[in-house]
Amino acid sequence: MNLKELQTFIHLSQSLHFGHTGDAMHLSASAVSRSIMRLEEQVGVALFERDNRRVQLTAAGREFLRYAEQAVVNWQSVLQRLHIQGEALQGELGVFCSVTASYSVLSNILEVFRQRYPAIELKLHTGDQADAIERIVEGGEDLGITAKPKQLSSRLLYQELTRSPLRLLVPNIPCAVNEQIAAVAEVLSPEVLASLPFILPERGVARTLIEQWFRQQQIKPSVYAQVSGHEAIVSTVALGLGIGVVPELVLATSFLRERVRVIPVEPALPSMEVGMIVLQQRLSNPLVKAFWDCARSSYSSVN
Amino acid sequence: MNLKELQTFIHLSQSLHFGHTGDAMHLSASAVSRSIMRLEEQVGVALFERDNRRVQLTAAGREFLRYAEQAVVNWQSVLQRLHIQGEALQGELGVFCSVTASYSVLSNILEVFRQRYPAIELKLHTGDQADAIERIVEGGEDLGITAKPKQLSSRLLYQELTRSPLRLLVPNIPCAVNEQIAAVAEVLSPEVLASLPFILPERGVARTLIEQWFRQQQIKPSVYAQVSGHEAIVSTVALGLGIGVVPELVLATSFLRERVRVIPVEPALPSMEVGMIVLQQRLSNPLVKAFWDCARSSYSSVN
DNA sequence: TTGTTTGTTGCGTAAAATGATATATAGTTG
DNA sequence: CAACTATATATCATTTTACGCAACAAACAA
Repeated sequence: MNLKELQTFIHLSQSLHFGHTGDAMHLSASAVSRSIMRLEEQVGVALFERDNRRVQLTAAGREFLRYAEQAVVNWQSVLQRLHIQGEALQGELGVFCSVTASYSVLSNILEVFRQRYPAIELKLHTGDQADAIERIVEGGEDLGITAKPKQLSSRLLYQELTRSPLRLLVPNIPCAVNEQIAAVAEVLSPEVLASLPFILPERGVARTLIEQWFRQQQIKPSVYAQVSGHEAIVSTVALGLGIGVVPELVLATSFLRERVRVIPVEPALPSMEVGMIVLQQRLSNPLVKAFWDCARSSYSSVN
Repeated sequence: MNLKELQTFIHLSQSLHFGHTGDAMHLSASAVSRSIMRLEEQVGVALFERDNRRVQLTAAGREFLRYAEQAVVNWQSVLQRLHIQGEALQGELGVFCSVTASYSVLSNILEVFRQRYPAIELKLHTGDQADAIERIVEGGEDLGITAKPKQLSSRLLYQELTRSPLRLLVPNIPCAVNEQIAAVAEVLSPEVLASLPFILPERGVARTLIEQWFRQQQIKPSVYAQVSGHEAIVSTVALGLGIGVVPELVLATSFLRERVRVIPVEPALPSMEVGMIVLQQRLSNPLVKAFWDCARSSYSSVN
């Protein structure tokens, strides 16, 4: 029995949906399935009744849920007590976060961090990805959450948190662009792409990745517009002005996600790696270390 | 965080000795060390102060100990509740156990089993290993705990629980045998062995293993006596009548272990695999299944 | 029927845990 | 003070476990 399994179980008992729980726990659906099966074998009784259509707690599952919730609370509370005993961490922490990452990644981290270190005041600054490194090395920021840069100074430490595949967006309304697309097959080939008006990020890692991909397909896109910020790309595409590329996690939280469509391309677009960056020496600061560990644990196994 | 780590921590906090805790948890000392280091990293504070000589709980460790003990109790109690909900298992269970295995293996299992299923009455029969299979297939026994047989009917299921290396014993008193040994090097070669009077088990798996080993070394031992039961071998050796071979776990619990010495041999003697045997169809009986699972969990990770 | 959703299974791979052995160091003994 | 013992930890190779992907199966929907 371990904590992650319990948390997975708790989430599933609320969502009653293996896929959703998998997303929330950064696991695949099959991993969730096996995690629950492990638990059931360990306790020796079925916790869920499930067929391919319905997921439901058994009586034993409800009993076990009470236990699991208590167990998680107990663990968190002992962590808090141990940390308080050492020293109630307090102070100020400057975190730079690209707008892109702030929605999903940062909120995930903060949920745990705020609870564990309520006395640490977070000074959050959002801005363009492309500025992140500079702000950390020269500006006063302690940590950065942003896409993985191509090259990394040896004084900087990078820790991947998650990946988000780039997605090709087209407008969801009748417009010139859509007519062009409708005329061809479902999966767009590089040749077709080259003929469509592209909306690209002005600069930053996403821009670099896209250009790389274009070069590999040996196409020269016709750039209709270069905009700053991923959200702006979504809105420009939604207006029907062209097609664009953004990381999936931007799309997932965008208000306009119903106004655009994702089109598969062959070969697939690369993924953006999102993680934390810190000046190595800064990790000696306990506040910085606390955030670092906390963020890492939110995205890998252990709590 | 997982249960086995907590149990290891709890044991270490009492024993204050990595090696002993390792033995108790069926782990190596280094595994215990790393288990504790993992825990410490997860909670973020040192739980033990230790150098190569002293192991001591820190203040945080004492706090964590309270948590850990409660967590284990909670887990066991939820298991009990879940099982009770299903049905309070009760009835009679016939277990055949070789004398050899009864000391360490069976007592390990029973410690957990008696607590979890207090209403199951255990009819325990001990006897010679060599009889185990027959007693299970034809006699009324439900389960057997004994050395792994060379061949296994397909209707039988075997589950290994632990291994115990065979040890070469010599008397610990001045006697003819000892004089012969003292004359040669510390590690006995096959040639020297062939000249010494051997005390062997009459039959059973240990006998087979020893004979196999002799054949591989191409020596023909001079058999001084064939006795029934491993404990009898220890006592015969202790009397100075010859040298013998028994599994280590027999030695560990023998009253005469101070009266004999273990001598290393080259190449090393094989290990006896000790496990459970059951008729496959009998596992449908919930009592039998309960014992089976319980025993398996006592010897592998999860509780 | 055909298509979609969704839990499970098989399989190859990646990560984690383990044991054996080596190493370092503190205490003990002669 | 040197030799020796005891013991926690580091290193390395191996084994075990967990995971994601893709294929599958079953249940519903159109």
